[in-house]
Amino acid sequence: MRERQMLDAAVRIFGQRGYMAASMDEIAELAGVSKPLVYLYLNSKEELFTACIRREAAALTEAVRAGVRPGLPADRQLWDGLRAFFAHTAEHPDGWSVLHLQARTHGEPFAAEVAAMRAEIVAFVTRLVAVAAREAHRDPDLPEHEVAGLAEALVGAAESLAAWANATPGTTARQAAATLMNFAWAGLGNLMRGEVWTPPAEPA
Amino acid sequence: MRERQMLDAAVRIFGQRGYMAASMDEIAELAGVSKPLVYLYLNSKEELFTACIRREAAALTEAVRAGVRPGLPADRQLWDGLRAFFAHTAEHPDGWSVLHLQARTHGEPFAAEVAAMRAEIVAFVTRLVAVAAREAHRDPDLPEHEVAGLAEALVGAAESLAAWANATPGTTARQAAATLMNFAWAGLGNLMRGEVWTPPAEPA
Amino acid sequence: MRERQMLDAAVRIFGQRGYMAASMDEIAELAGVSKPLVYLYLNSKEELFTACIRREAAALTEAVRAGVRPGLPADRQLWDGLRAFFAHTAEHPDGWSVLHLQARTHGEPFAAEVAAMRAEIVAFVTRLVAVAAREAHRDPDLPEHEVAGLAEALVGAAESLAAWANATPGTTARQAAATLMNFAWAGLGNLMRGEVWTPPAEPA
Amino acid sequence: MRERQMLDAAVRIFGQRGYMAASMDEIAELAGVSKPLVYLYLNSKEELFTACIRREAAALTEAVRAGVRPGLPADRQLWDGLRAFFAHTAEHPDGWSVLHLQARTHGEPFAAEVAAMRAEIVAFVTRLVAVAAREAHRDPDLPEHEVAGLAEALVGAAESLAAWANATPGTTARQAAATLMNFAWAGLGNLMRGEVWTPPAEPA
DNA sequence: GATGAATGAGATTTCATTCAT
DNA sequence: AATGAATGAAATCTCATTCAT
Repeated sequence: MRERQMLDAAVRIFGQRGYMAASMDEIAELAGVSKPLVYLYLNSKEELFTACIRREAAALTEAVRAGVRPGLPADRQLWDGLRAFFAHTAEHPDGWSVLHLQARTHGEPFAAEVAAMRAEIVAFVTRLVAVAAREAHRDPDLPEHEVAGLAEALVGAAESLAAWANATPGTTARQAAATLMNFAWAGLGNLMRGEVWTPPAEPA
Repeated sequence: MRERQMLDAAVRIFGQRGYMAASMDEIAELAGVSKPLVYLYLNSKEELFTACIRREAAALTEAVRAGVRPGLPADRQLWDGLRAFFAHTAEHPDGWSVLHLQARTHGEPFAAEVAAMRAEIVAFVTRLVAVAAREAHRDPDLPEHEVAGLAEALVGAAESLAAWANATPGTTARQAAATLMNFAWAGLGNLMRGEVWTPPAEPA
Repeated sequence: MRERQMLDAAVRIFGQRGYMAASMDEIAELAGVSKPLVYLYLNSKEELFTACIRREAAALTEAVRAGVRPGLPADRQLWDGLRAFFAHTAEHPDGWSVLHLQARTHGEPFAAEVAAMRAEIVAFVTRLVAVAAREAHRDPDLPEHEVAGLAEALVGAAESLAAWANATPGTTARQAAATLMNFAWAGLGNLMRGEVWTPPAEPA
Repeated sequence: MRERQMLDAAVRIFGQRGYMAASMDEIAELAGVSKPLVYLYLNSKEELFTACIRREAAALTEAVRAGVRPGLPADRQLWDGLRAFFAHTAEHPDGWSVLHLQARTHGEPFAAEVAAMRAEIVAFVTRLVAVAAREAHRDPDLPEHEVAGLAEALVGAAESLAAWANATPGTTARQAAATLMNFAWAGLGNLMRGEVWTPPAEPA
């Protein structure tokens, strides 16, 4: 319906121009409706932006969830999730821009929306790591702070690769996922076996 | 000199408000000069922002370069580089915000500046990977595209960790670097030894 | 009927918000009908406001007329009229606001409507003064211009007292009327007896 | 200087159109300056209107004060004050419209400004009544509430006559003042002598 | 007879940018 | 070398008003 068109247009404009540089005029024009109509459905620029963030966040988490089957082994779940993630971000670059770039550069109301989505994904990854540790018959005595950092790094690497894959023609979601799996899973495996990299002693 | 003060003020305002929300009035006031003077030295808001990006990019790459001693082993070089990177971003949060958040959310002119800096860092990491392969007495037959993806993932993970470390009080640059080394170096090591993670066969 | 509800709502909104700040949306909502219906019955905001003015003006003059019995002495007629006036304005503050405040603050079309009502009241007062003169067995040789001014002053004082009584809790219509009668009638009586206040000579 | 021109234009537009119907565009154009300049000097439409009210209120009270010499008898002081009042309002019809009509039809911020000015004038009139009572060798046992109503009625009559005199060509300030003096002073005199008008008994 | 849906026009306000000095 | 004073252009948002049904 009409609201759908407006959100589509808004995601496109917000994703390409950024929140502040986007003008309601341009969004209304791209949606093929008049400006007052945009204000009738979504009440202000802020609420319109928030609606975009919510819709795109829901679409992304739904896509990842739909790509993963809970019964499979942890590495397979991670692989499936990553492929779904890269496929979705490749198919919705403007939505991804809204979530990854635009929403984070403006104050609390918006950043909080994205933070919620991110927290969900980080929690998912963290669960997978725990499962992997159990599967490797190793009691997971990695310190919690370390696990949080690892999950953060893994998610950050994925986010970064998504942008890179989008910008590098000829890169498929499958390739991006394979690259990250090789990079991450092996490293995690080493950690599980206790093969840690030891930093050199600090000079006095 | 005068220009220095203006750029300092601009980086602070741009880093905190974002490009569009920053006003030239505010920048001039914070710099303690009049607005026409800002226009005399730096000709427009766009050029001022570009100058900020260039200066902060140069400062960051210089900080990383200064932290690394070329003669040492590859893992030690990566460790030192990461520590320098995390230390610099922690000490210059506004500059890092300009580079990592603000510059990328607006069209080509600015994103390209950051991309150039990023390419430099990715090239540095790529060289280190090559050196590591040589040190491991293994001819590096990893496909070039794979290497690029790995470097991208590593840099992305570092960027993500930098923001995370900045936002998480009590996290030192040393800890962030150690987390990432454990995560990344071990994975790379596995790759060097040919232990790759194999994706499942695609269904027809 | 439907039109009655709309006018009730309009008088309330116009009286409280003023002509320009009142929105047709709000009026339609308060009337419990849809906006196009308002436009069907009353054709535009201007006509709606004019209709409000006419209705409230008619109601006010009718209230005053109904309060006065023509056969009685002039002072009694004035007293009765004033009580009716103060009672009506106290019971219909929004209508009085429309007439006294809102209608006069916008250009000719509206001010003229109120002027007509005012002229009627001034004429009534003028007739009473003439009757009083006759009753006092004095041929009324007060110049016509003077009489007009006196009536104007009396009506203005009444209007002002109405607003004051509305804003001062505990002031009844009876008290307001008594205050004004004391103030005005005595002065008029003096005038009738030829006891005029003589202005000092103008310097050359 | 520039601010003066802007206020002149604003008083003219506000006085003729009313607060809401006046547009900043029109004011700026009449002042011969650009709209942003108006916002530079006076910060918003509200502040501009408030500045107009303050200026016109100060000018009016100053004109009245300058017209009255404190040493003279009370009736002479009232006569002089009224003449100054009618002369000033006749010479500044837009300013008078701003004070008497426009400022009162919009919420507290503006009405309060005018109320302060009015209170000053009412206090002045009240003092004169007290002096007159002393001069008439009568201890002023008029109840306080009665005095307040009388002052209110007198001021209201004056305000109303000002509008009437403005709208009736050929009416001088001197004539308006004489009319009001005859009307008011004689009535007050009667009151002083204890000749009150007695309202008829209320029916049960 | 009645309305949900829609819009053209215009409101206040801000900002990057430039003269005249 | 430096600035106080000024503006064109555009932003968000509101409102009286009208079709299509």
